[in-house]
Amino acid sequence: MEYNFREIEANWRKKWADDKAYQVDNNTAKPKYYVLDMFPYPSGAGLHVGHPLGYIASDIFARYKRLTGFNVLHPMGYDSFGLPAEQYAIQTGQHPAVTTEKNIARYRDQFDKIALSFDWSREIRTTDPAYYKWTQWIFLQLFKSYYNYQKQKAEPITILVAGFEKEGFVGNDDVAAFTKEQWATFSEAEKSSLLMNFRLAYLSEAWVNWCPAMGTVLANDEVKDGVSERGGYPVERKLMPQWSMRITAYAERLLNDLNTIDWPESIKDAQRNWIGRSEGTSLRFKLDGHNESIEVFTTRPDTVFGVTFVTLAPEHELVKKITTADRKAAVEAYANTAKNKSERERQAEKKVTGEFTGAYVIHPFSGKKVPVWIGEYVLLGYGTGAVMAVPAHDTRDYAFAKQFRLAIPQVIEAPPGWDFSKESFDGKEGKCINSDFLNGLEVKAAIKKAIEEIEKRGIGKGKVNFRLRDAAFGRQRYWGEPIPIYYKDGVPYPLDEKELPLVLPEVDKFQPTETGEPPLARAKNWKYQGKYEYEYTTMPGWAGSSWYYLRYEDPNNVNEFASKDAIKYWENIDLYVGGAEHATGHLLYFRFWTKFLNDFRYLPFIEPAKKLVNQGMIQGVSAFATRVNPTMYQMHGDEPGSIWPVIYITKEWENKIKTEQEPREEFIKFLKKVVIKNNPNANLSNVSTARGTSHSMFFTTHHVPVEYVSSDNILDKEKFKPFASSFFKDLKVSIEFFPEEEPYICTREVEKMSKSKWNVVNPDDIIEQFGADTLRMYEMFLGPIELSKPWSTQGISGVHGFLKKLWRNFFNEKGLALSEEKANPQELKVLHKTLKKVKEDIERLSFNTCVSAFMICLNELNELKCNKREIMEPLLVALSPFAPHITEELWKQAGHKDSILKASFPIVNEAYLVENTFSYPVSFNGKTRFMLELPLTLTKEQIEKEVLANEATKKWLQDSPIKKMIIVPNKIVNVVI
RNA sequence: GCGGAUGUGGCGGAAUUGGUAUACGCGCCAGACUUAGGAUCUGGUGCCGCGAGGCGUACGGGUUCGAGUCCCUUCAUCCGCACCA
Repeated sequence: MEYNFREIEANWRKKWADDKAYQVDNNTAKPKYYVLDMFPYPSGAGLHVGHPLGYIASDIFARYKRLTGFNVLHPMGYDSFGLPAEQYAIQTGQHPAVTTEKNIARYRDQFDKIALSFDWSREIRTTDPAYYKWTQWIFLQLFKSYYNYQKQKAEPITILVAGFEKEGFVGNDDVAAFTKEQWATFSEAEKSSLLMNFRLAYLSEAWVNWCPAMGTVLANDEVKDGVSERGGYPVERKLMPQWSMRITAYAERLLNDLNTIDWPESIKDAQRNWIGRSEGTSLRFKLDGHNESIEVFTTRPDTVFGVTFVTLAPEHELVKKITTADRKAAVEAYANTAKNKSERERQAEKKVTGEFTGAYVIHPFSGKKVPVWIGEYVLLGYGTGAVMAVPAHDTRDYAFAKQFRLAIPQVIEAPPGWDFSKESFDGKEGKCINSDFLNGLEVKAAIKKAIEEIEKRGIGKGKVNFRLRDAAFGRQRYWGEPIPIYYKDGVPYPLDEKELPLVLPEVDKFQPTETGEPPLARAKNWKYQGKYEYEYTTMPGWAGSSWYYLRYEDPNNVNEFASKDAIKYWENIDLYVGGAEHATGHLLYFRFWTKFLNDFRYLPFIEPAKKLVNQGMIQGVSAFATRVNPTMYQMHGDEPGSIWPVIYITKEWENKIKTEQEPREEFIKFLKKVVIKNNPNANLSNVSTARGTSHSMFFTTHHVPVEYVSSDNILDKEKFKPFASSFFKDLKVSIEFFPEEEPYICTREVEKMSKSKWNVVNPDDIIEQFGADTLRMYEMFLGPIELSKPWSTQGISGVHGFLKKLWRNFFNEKGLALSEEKANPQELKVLHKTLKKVKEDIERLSFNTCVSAFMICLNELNELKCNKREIMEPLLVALSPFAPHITEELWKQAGHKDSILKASFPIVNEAYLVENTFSYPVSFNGKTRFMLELPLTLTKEQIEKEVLANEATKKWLQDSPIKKMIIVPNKIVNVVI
């Protein structure tokens, strides 16, 4: 009987679906285990071979856990709100819901083909009103809460309001103090906007990352190098009313609790970095001639005597007020150019720029006048938007001072020989000098002392600052969750919980309105109670994904986002698998929402995922071809109907043509030839390479679909031609190759797999050719899951061969041929050695070594000519998480009525594994002279005796100058002369 | 610049606490069976050397009887953050 994987896999796929084999129940006495994959955005391209890597790994683990007696929650769903479907809708008018539905069907089909053991009865979609009802509900909870910093937890805002009514407010950085009498006189609108300073979900005028090309606001982590992460459009800064989430309130907890979870150090570090806690102090510099003062934040109050100027961010509110008349023009001009620069331009510019405001502040300790400057290097969003500049001990201040020739007095003792005319000394070690009451103190002690002094004088106080910013929450898009807010007289009010979900309305078009309002403004008759405008922005992509793991626990609950019982049973995620690219996005936000829900006791845990594993990316190997652009040469007779030759040229020749005369002439000759070939009436004297001396700009290198290129990089010219022609829609072209007769060699490069790069390998093709079991095992065999690597099918035959061999172990020409003979110790040892290795390796998620272990095992069993039931059956069970179809089939063939899914992972019997001997290396003068095979159980004295009894040793010892042997059981035999 | 990770044959990668480096797979070489094979099976395969032997885990040091593994220096590659005061 042949190993007919196509038939076997199709049969079992159907059987498992019919039996609902993977459905799990919330009510069971079994212990729980929660294995979750990050749910995907269902893109139009479907899955490529890179996607399943994490899914297969988590699936293997889930299956393994089931075999070891756990009730395993292993669900899947779709993060189905998102930009591509919307952009497609803008282009084609097709409703994003339709696109999404279609893509989901495709994903589902692919998931099933790979035999991922998801409980589909728990599937969720973020676009489902029954789901986003609860996303909106959580938004309302956040809106109705504030953060109590004393208690370090969120509380209902009604508590805060009650406090205002009773005692007023003492004031903080953002809100001025007011009395209870004043509070009572505030209008509805005033109260509303005041409370926005406290709510965890709030509306405010904010500088946002505005992307004009997409017509939307982006979060900081959606902007990379000044352009949008998706699409790469330029992003600029803009002040506008904006919904935000006060994630900064949780900064301290998000940081501290990282220590309680088993996540990759790189992710934790990225989050620590992103949160960016720094301890320091605020300090006020009184303005000379004004009542106001400038507040700065510094981590180095020890260097306060080295301050020679103060720098404000160009957008700082005090700038206008303090600038002197003579400096006004220059300062305004500078502030304006700075404001209009995009983030990208600001970053690209390495030049030090700034302007003097004409104003001075009084140094709080020395009483000297210190000039106030503005400079781009100071960011409005961090600290107070103002810095005290200590050029001698801060690189940036140093550069600024050099540029504008400001004094650079030294106040920390630098190492001997330090040249302050070249660079600043930023080190946090050394003694204070020229610093009045700080003189002689070490930096650390000086910081402490300085803060004490600052606080004593009431000019500032010790403070912790975070780099983390509040997260923008509104998007000017259609395809997202509506924000459940309506406006009455311009004041935002929340919907009542009973009115949820606020369903996404239909619109006629998906682009912004002519007046620049979001698409939702197009919705007809979409008004709260028929008269009040709803909020037109929708929630960002991360909203639905910030709590989805909870919904799987109780997916059909209409009364709660999940029942208390379900949450109590399933708790948080035990193993979470997904890409590292979400380090400072999703992985931070879903921790934030978990903590928030915990504050209100909806959850009994403070972190969403105990353990996180990042699977590496599987990259594609792209192929490239270089063509000569038709603009490189002139061709007369280009009247309608003429055919332009588009010439593809190999890298080798491209370089030659650029540098050498002779090849160029040869190329022109060729060019004329193909012109005439395509246009017999062309005037050859008018054909020549044109323009300038540099020809490099006339070459274009572009991706070639990998399926047109052989493994040794040779392009299939005939298949390629229609593809290449498609670049020239309006121009009649003929695709030519130079040199003509030789094979065209493409260049290769490893990149991210993506449709636009034409390097996608579809898992369906692999499954068709080798089967899903082979695909699963091969993807695991490629290497450790967390490693990124280019996809290559080299080696897939080895894994496929293993499965075929396994199949043959069960069958001979006559049919099933399992031996019922009792296994001997040797065979048992092979089995149990493998079981032990596999068990341990699965538990530490080292699946590639598991696959190796199975191969070794089968090789050894074949060497022993063993096909005994007693050995093969446990092996099948252990293998079943990796290759579910073939093991299920063989299990049935071996005579089992029940599915292998119901089996138990075999128990490892260590008794079979006892090693009888240990190799003791005997070393002498640092070199191993020989290995002694000795029983393991020997004591030190016995080993000494054995060593001396051994004939070879004895002989060698006689000739050697050894006087003494040092013996450590199980380790080593040392000899000393 | 800061932070993190990685560096082992022709290739993907093993080596769990320091203990015979290169398991397993691919590729390659030879052979067997075949009309044939992109089927199957057997053997070989780090480098230098005829050989004994020597050299080998990015480079250079160190600790140790013994280092891929621990420590220090340098280099390379990848990832994240980046005027964060």
